[in-house]
Amino acid sequence: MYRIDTNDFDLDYTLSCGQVFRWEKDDWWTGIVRGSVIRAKQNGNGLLIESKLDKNFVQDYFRLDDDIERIYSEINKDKLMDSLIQKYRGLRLIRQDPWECLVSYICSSNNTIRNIKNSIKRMCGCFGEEIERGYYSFPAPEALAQVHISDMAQCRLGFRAPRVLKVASMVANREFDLYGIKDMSYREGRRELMKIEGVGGKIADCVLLFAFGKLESFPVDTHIEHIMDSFYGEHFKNVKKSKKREEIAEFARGYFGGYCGYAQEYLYMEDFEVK
DNA sequence: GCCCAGGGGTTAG
DNA sequence: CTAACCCATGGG
Repeated sequence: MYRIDTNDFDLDYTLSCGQVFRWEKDDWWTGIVRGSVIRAKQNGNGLLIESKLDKNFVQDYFRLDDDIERIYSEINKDKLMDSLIQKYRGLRLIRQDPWECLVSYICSSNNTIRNIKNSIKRMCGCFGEEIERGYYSFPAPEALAQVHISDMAQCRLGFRAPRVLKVASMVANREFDLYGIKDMSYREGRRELMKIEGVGGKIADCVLLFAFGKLESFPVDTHIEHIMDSFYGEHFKNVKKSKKREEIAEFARGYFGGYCGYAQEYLYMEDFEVK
């Protein structure tokens, strides 16, 4: 076990805001990251970690090197964001593994967080490797590429199952260079990700933000559309329904600036908690 | 039985 | 071009 000194970090907000799907809270938080079990607990400014993952990796995973005060001052454009920064201070984005993030968000379409978590857990139990008693790694592309569609039924993914198998084959066969996206701009990466079946603008934005650290990404789902409508609705009142989410994202990028991805997560948390 | 969920693909107008 | 509908599953 080791300890990381933090400031402006809140483990509970960071892990419960809906960006990650494989962490569970008991007395400690327990997650599976990079094929390792990791346990985490916050103690004031101390972040206690029990894991084979080293300190540098964990700091990077929780983005503890982000200059969060500067990010706050950049996105703090009005009373609403000011209050959300106070309320959820310490909520950090997480640097997720691209493959796990991509598959997880393909599973998220028209789904609830609870169902997404359950499906991913089943998928890991069926096709991942047991790394500790009862804990399974996220299945690699090569593993999922060999799975037959009929064996996916037990994961209860519904219409998303064939999309997961298809992208697994594409990544395993190097037909799609997922890891090359980290060297692309936000726009290029978005165009590339949207070539994948089951990945539209919103899911591409989630992968770009949560896995590739493109902080100018602003994913607009039903919750973000709702809260943006209620606070900034006059800016896109007359926009066509089919273009609305894109327009909201463009507005947010201009309004909150290059760190709008952080703003998005605070807005999401608010709509998520109010619900 | 209805509507909705961290949407996206397809079709009909 | 746009809106409407469909997708499979679980819960309110």
